[in-house]
Amino acid sequence: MIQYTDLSQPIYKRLKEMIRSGELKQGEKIIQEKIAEELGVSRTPLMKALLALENEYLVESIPRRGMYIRTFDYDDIINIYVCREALEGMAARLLAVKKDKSFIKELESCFTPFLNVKTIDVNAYTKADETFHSSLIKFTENKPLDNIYFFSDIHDKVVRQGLVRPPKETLEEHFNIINAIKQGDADQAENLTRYHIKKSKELLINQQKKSKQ
Amino acid sequence: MIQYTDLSQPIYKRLKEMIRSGELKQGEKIIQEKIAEELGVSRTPLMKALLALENEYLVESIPRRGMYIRTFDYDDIINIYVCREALEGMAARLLAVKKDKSFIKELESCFTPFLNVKTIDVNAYTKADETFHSSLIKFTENKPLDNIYFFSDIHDKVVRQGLVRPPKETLEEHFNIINAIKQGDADQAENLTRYHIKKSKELLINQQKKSKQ
DNA sequence: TTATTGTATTTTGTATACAAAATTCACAAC
DNA sequence: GTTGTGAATTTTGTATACAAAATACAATAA
Repeated sequence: MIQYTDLSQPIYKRLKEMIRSGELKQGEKIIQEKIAEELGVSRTPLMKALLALENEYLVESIPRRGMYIRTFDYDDIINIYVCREALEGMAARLLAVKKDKSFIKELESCFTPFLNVKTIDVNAYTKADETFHSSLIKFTENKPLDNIYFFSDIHDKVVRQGLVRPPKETLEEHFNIINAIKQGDADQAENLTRYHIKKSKELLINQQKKSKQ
Repeated sequence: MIQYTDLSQPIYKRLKEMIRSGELKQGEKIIQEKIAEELGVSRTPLMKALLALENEYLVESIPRRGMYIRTFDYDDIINIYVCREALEGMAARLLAVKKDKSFIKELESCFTPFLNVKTIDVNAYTKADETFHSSLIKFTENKPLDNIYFFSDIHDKVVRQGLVRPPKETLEEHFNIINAIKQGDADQAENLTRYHIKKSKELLINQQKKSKQ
């Protein structure tokens, strides 16, 4: 019984989830036969999925030695955030200069549910935040940008494991970005977005310092 | 006789060269068995190489239908340049704030051979230009940045096919960028780099317009 | 002619077999 | 105790076989 036209796709998704959740630990060696058996598939489609993950920088392959879940260290976190800063900043700029601003409604709708609310549900807010940032990229309609952003995005998720700055702090920042885009102020949109991401980067850096002590 | 520990690597390089040179045409369907036979390998390592190319956005895979060499249209060119603008701009900024500026010599050495020369060899200059831009990224020592830049870089090469702005115009721009980095002026370094790429983008846009007429 | 259906061929996706390399581990030499 | 050697085992990389899907094409009906 055939369920999928391409098995490697669900395998890819499953593995990614396993990496993101920590079910597959950073640095862990992937023994193909073992994982293949666990997932009930052969090594061929598994290899396809692993290749995709390797190209996303989530898996490291050493020829003739094996494939390993990548480990992200302190520098990697900073480096990834620098990329996000450049890419999201550019995305905000592109949206600011767009004539058709119909996407604004959708951006705003991410955060309007949290306005005038006494205690914000952090889980829901985290989700909204993810949606907002990926929408920012999506609405540029720049395929290559979407592609390479996505690339840094998953790394962030692996490292961050849900860690976010307090909504109290970021809610206003988000609306400031949206407003700059709405008003067509490209420089302001880019700068605010960069600042926003820089702040998140700093949170991670501080967190890292704490855990090292 | 085993020559490589991983056949897919030379296959990958060969295919990439074939795409860059136009030996494999844009939009062309890749019949795995045929290419595998041509290269004297089986479909397994070929598939690995194709997967890598797919993840680099050079090959498009439609499940159960086949893999095709991607076509890049007018919008793609612009979009790719927008990404380069963001990434290289950020790279220049990072280099400007670096304490250790020992890399400057290497950046300068790309273009010093063309100073005070009557007629510049365009081929040599194109090579120097490629070296300069990839060095800019390399010296940031930001692995993820390197990775995603590389991603846009190959697309550029496929589309551009060696087309460059006249050295007369860009030589000075290059040195201006280097000087801004040397002086530690991050904003200036980023802005000049962005301007430089924006100009190259415009050349491609104009070229495209001409060829459409 | 143009559609349409059924069949043959091609091509993809997956599993599996097998050789070569890497790893493990026991045991000897120092 | 450490180091080195060499089988036994594991694991990877490649080729290949085969089923399922897609495609091409011929034969038939309208």
